[in-house]
Amino acid sequence: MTVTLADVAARAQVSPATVSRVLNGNYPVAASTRERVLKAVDELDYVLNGPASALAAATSDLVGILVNDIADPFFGIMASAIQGEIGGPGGRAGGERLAVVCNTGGSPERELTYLTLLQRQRAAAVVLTGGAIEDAPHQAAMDAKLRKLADAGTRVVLCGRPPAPGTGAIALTFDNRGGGRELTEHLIGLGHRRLGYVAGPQERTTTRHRLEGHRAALAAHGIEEDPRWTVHGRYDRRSGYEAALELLRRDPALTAVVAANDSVALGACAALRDSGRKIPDDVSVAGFDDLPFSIDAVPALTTVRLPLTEAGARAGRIAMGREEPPPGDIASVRGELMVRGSSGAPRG
Amino acid sequence: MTVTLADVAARAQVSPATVSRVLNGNYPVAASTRERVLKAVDELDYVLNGPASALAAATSDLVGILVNDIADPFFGIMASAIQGEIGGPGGRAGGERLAVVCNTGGSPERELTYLTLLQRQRAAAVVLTGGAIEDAPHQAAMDAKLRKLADAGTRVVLCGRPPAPGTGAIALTFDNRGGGRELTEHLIGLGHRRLGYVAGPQERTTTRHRLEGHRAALAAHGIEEDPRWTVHGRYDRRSGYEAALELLRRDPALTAVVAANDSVALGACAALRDSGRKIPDDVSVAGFDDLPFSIDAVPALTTVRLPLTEAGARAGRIAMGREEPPPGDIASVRGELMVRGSSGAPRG
DNA sequence: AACGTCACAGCAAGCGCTTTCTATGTACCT
DNA sequence: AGGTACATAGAAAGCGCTTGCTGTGACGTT
Repeated sequence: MTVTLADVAARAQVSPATVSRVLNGNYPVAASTRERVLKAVDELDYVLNGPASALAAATSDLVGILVNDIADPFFGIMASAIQGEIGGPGGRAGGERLAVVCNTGGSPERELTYLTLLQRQRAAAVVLTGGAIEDAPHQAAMDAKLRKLADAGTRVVLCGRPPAPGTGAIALTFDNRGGGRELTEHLIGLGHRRLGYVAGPQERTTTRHRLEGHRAALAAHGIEEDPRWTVHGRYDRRSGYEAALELLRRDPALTAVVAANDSVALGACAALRDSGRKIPDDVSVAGFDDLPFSIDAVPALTTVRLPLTEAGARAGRIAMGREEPPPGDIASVRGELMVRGSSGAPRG
Repeated sequence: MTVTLADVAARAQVSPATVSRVLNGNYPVAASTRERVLKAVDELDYVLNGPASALAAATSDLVGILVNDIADPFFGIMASAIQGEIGGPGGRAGGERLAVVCNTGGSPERELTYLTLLQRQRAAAVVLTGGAIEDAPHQAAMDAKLRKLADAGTRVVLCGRPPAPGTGAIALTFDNRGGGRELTEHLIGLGHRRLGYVAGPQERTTTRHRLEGHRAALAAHGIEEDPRWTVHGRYDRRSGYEAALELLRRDPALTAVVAANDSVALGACAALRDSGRKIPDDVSVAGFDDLPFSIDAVPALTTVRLPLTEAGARAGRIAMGREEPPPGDIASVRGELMVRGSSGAPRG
């Protein structure tokens, strides 16, 4: 039924071993033989059996990319950059690797199960992107899994995710704390003293770090924070809309709203507009990430640009062993404050 | 080194066959035996060898999702919906399948190579999303590949992609033509007579269909189209910005700009603003897709909503064999016109 | 009491490939 | 010429799992 290596071998009048060597190309094969084999492959329309090959060679060409939410461009952009370096088919990398992105949806179980699935497939490398979940048991389970993967020879890279010490994983971490602080300091510098914060989901490291940066800025400037000024929600527009409304309800005198990310910020903008406030005249708004659409908001969003593409590409290269891991296997990637129209001095 | 089935068998004092059957669970195994095996699996921390299993069983649990650009939310949203139904780990589906998304970047070669890679892995199903490339040789190659996949037992589903007759693929197609026509008719109804069109890449079916719809509307209303009114570009914001500028240069009297999709429309909006035009007072703008950010544009974007999530979910279910394919294996999915602030009557 | 029937469990033969080791020319030295 | 070295090709032993077929007791039947 299906064409096998042996069929090709028969047709080319060589042994299966030779065909295998031609296909893998790391063993001397005479040019004439190679050609004959290639011709047979072509004529028979032969397709290598991946599982069989992976089994025999004890390695596979699968590279997994775990993302929290594939519908979010934040992850889409990173995944795209990573995949671009993995080579995938057509990439500049020589070996053809199947870079696959797995969508965990932010669920701890799925995260773990995907890792197991990749472990099963004997993946060549795994890249985990975005914030981690802060739950001790889950984190322990993840670390154990990562360690096992690393031990089994799978290269593990964390991109935009906090380091996982002792697991053998290489981390490219975003400086969310620093970015958050810089952003809020910008607002404070403009004169704001009553700042609302629309945070992401409680249990995410990203959420906590950005919030900590924000609070550090407040503290550094002697601003006492009112607990009512923080609302947690999801990392999406809808959540930002609702949270901003809630913030306004709690303290109508806020002059600035800092959001956990750009999508949330856009939702907040909509809420402010719908409640009759002008941006930035009445209320300033700031986001985080600087996704492509942020510049198109009206007014354009003040935010912190994260080099998603660069970081992703680097993570991809490291995963492929084409770039040296950073010293200590940990690197911190900084964001850049982008001051735009959505932030201004408070009225008065 | 690594734990194998045999190790588990030894530990549980049963034969490897029994362990396999416990793990696959479709063969009677006494409860006590099963428990013993499961215990051994747990104690040994055994992980099934995917390739070996796939080889022996001649099937795998891999499901491929091909997208043109993973950084584009259009694809991210669909991929997310598809993956949600595939089950992936934790999905409601019983069997755990590894749903992986492959980013072709719109390149014909990568598209084909990914398909080969998936064929190699003996994928259980493949879902191709978004517009196809209109190049006869490539299309022939794709069709041949799809047919081969289908013949090998891989279920092939097209989501938001034109049918591929004779390949055995099941198609859920977006009615781009109808949507494009409806959109332009709306603009014409408002009184516009000079409409620019920022099209996508020439060779995409999506591009052509939307443009055809647009032209059909013009023709139906006796508007003769000026060839200068159409500019082709990529499906991104930047391209929309440049194309809109070009359109204005060619005909400063345009009263409306229709874009190939929402990102392009946003870019066009920026260009219009930057050139001192008010939307919709001076120029109306319309997009396509209704991605989440479109409602946040100021003014909110008039566009055609495509049910990406619903279509993706359906495609996913069909791929998993959990939903009947549509009659004739082809279904057309309609878009819905969303009239919002970016379109209005031309200045009279 | 003898004999089908079942419910389980094990045997063993692969699945299609990779790779080590070995065999065979051929070329090159001295 | 004899011998060593090198370049190639083949034989064969698995890689770790699945599954058809074959036992083997326990049970129910007549």
